[in-house]
Amino acid sequence: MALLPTTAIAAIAAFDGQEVTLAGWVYNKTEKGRLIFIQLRDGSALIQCVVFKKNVSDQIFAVAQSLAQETSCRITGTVRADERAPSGFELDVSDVQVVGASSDYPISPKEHGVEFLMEHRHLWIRSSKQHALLRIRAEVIAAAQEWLNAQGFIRFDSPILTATAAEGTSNLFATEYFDLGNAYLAQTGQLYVESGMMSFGRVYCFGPTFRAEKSKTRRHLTEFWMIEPEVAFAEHDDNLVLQENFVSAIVQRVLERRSDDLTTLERDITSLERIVPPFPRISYDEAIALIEQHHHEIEGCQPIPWGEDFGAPHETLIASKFENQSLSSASQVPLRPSTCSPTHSALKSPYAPICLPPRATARSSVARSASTTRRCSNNVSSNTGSMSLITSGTSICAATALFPTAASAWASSAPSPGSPVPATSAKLSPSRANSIASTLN
RNA sequence: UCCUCGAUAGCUCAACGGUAGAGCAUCUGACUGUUAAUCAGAGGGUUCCUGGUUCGAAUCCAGGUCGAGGAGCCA
Repeated sequence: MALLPTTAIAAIAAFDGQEVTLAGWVYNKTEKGRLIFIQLRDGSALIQCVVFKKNVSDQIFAVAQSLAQETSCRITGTVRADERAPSGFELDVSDVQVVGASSDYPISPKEHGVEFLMEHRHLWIRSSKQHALLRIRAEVIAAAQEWLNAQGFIRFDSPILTATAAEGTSNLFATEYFDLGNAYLAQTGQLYVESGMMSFGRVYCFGPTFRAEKSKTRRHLTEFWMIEPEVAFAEHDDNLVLQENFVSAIVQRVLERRSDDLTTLERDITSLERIVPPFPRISYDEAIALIEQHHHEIEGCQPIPWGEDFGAPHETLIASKFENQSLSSASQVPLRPSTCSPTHSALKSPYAPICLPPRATARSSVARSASTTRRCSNNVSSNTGSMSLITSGTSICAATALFPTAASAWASSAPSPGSPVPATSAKLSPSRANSIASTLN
């Protein structure tokens, strides 16, 4: 027995020859004299509903004629396989009932600019490409969690409101916390997860994260969702193996289960199919040498002295040298002092960006021992491996970098129906996401 | 914060010193196989704002507002 009273269009093939009642929204309508074609959308799929004037009463035909784009309605008819129907099946309509009328729907089937669409984001997500993006995003999230669960990790949620900045380097959103002073929207769950790791061995947190920085790059966002695994007794190389398998598992699962959506997005999947472990790895020294030799190939890419950090063009360059392989991982990079123990030289803490060709990069991996034990007031002398995978609707990092137009689904916050959300200067716009998508294709 | 680009009909754009235009959308009519239908007709404008140059400004100049792309910051 069905859990829900309506028949999902996606399951329509099982009802061939039967009469069903579908509930959904009018995606498009074409009239042709005594014949009306209605594309009905219920969120699961589209189906073509055909209204023949001779098969219905004048009143029902008039109702069908009156349907506007995005009118919500119930349509009853007989399911029929037909090669002329876009999905292979169509509904021979016997009854149409309007549930909620629609008028002046702003998004026509024709082209629109990004700015306009962003102002109607709550309606934009009804369109096919946005559907594909959000389905892929959901698949990435599910794949990430299920893979970690299967490896023995336990999800360990961390607070959203925190007392202080975790790493002291980012601006945070402050809010009054009762009469106890300021609290801040979470920057990271890292400190809590490190404690959890000492308790469970393998843990991860996954939740919204906030940075009050008006950044305007493809890797910096006001808010995003981040998954942060921590594992005890893992060395740097163990961590890299974990990351490579993690990212690959997510990519391969999306390829397997969401190929239709990737097709909708016109995504070239050949670069995704190559993402399988093990990834090529180069050392920091090799990366510096590579940049020294090839920096002129990318505009704005200058050689950097040993010990300095990579910029965006450097990572782009490094990744481009491994284009025929899945990923490259520059390991043993002596950087990121802010995340390393003050008792350690910053130049001894390994750090490994995963460079996804040709442009994206996933941040990851600061192994630290002294800092962790000190913070946790615990004498376990373990190395820990950590990595961050950002699965934001707006992020293009890590897995979503592989499906970059997923970034355009949400800009920064969920809109309330009927009230367009003001754009913020720090969001990742769909056009930017799409431009990233085009460069990745 | 810095650099670059942009703002004209509901939407996407053209006109680049001389009458404000097209396609789509909307409305009216025709059509039994459309699927971004097609055909015929109609309505639709504070050319972002303020000031300047000019006989004349959507167009050129200055300032401002808003938006987009890039850099840095980082995850």
